[in-house]
Amino acid sequence: MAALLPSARGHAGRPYPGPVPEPATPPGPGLRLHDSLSRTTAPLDPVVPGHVGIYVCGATPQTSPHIGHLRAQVVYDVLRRWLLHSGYQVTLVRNVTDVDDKILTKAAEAGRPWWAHAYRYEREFTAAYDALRVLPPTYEPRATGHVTEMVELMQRLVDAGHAYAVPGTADLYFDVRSFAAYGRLTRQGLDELEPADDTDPELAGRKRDPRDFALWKSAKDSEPATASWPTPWGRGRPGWHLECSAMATRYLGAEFDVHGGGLDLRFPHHENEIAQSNAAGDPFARVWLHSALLTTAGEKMSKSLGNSLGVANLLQQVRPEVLRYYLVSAHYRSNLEFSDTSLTEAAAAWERVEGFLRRAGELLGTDQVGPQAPAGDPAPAFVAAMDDDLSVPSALAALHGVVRDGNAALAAGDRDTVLAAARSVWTMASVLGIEPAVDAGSSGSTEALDRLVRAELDARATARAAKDWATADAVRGRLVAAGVVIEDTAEGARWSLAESTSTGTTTTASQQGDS
RNA sequence: GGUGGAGUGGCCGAGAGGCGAGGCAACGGCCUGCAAAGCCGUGUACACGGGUUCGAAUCCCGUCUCCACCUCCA
Repeated sequence: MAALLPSARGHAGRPYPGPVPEPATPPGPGLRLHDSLSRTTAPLDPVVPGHVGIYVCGATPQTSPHIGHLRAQVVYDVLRRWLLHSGYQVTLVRNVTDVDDKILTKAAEAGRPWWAHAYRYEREFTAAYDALRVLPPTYEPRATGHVTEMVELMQRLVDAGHAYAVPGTADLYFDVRSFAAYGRLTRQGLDELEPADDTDPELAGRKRDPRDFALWKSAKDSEPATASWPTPWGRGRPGWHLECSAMATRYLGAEFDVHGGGLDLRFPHHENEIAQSNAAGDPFARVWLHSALLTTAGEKMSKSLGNSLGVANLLQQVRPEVLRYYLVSAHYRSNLEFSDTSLTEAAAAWERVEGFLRRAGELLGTDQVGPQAPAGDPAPAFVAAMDDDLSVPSALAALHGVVRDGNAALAAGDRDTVLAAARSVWTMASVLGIEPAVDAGSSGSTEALDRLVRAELDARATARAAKDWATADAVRGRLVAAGVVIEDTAEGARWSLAESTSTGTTTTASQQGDS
């Protein structure tokens, strides 16, 4: 493999920013990941023992995020959480491609500056990530802030004979014929590739080969002057692929552990990243991860579907934990087919977990079971599943097994078993990011609602004590009609608001009534 | 045309040569005044046709269908 690479030019890359602390407990050899490049599943072998550097391709903020975008980020978030749980330090870098053709076009259409357009949607992406509990990246570099690094990389490529400038312009292309390993990731022969769409007469003749891709694009008169930066070859703006190579090495070094992104980015984006970085002498990513796509009606989600599958819209229908449960419920390398039915089923499955945790918390106290409580040990099957290339579906099966045992213990009044099960479930759920949200605290309106419902429940309890079933059921009927779900427990009736999939009611207030 | 991937029970979705992941739904039972929740039980599914094997959903050959990428895309 090394023979395919041009000789290194002594570029040392950059060290990790800041000191790399010793891991508290040396992580075991556990995690095995499937590398898309070698097509093998192998134990993770970090450049810096105990520390994992991850680069994930982030958003190009042209439009609002849809769940497909979120799926990919949730996948890498689960990876990150599992690594953290396993005792690794993790540096996760996710870029924002804040200038590109479409951003310029759409901003012009919308009549606002391109950076305002990009930032507006960047904020939407951030909000969506936050809502889905995707942990903030360690660093979130924007392309426009890293032109210096890009120029450096281009210079190295030009010096090495792998890139050329078109005379009289600032157009810089990567010379694919100069890099023998081109196509290694997607196993495509250069000559088998569909001829690039080079019908643009302006481009004809400029490129040495139709497959040569742009590293840098000359500024055009039709584009805002603010969307160009100076380089030794003239003013212009970066090509998409160049940005990621430059930013990944800037923050993670010339060689780093994991590069992730959506399956649709394999070609040309990741292929080109590899070409640029390797040709420049950087070893680049050790492992390539590709998350499969979310589909609708059997087809890839596209922006033309409108925003019905926009994250903001979906969160009107279902709570974030449920959406995340759904996204995580299929293996990351499997396509996931979106439908309302699937979402409903995910809600039911998640509520099973949530229900157990809630009941356990009510029995033992939320200081014993909850975000502040000591962590439990994940089920061994859960650990094995996660270590096996993040087999979340199997891990969820293990989690549900503990939930079932916990529910049985709950019925049997076996507090020790309930405690152990609940803490284990909480820990496993946290790794997946689907643990129940902590109560946001009661607002005035929920307190008022609680008083009203309790009054009704008291009336029902009185009727039940008198075996006046008709009255008791009438009370319950009224509450149910109002969207209040009643559960009778040994300690009395408890109530919660029904999950709505149409009205946007996602309140989860639940209170123990007495009777 | 090239390169990958997929077709699993009513649904979602794992697995990957023998022992039926898990969830949802359904049915039966327990519990319960009833209901809800929970627990127990019930499923003989792996696109089709051949083949290998004591044994195949899992391996091989062929066929069909679908998807992704080769253009911006998580």
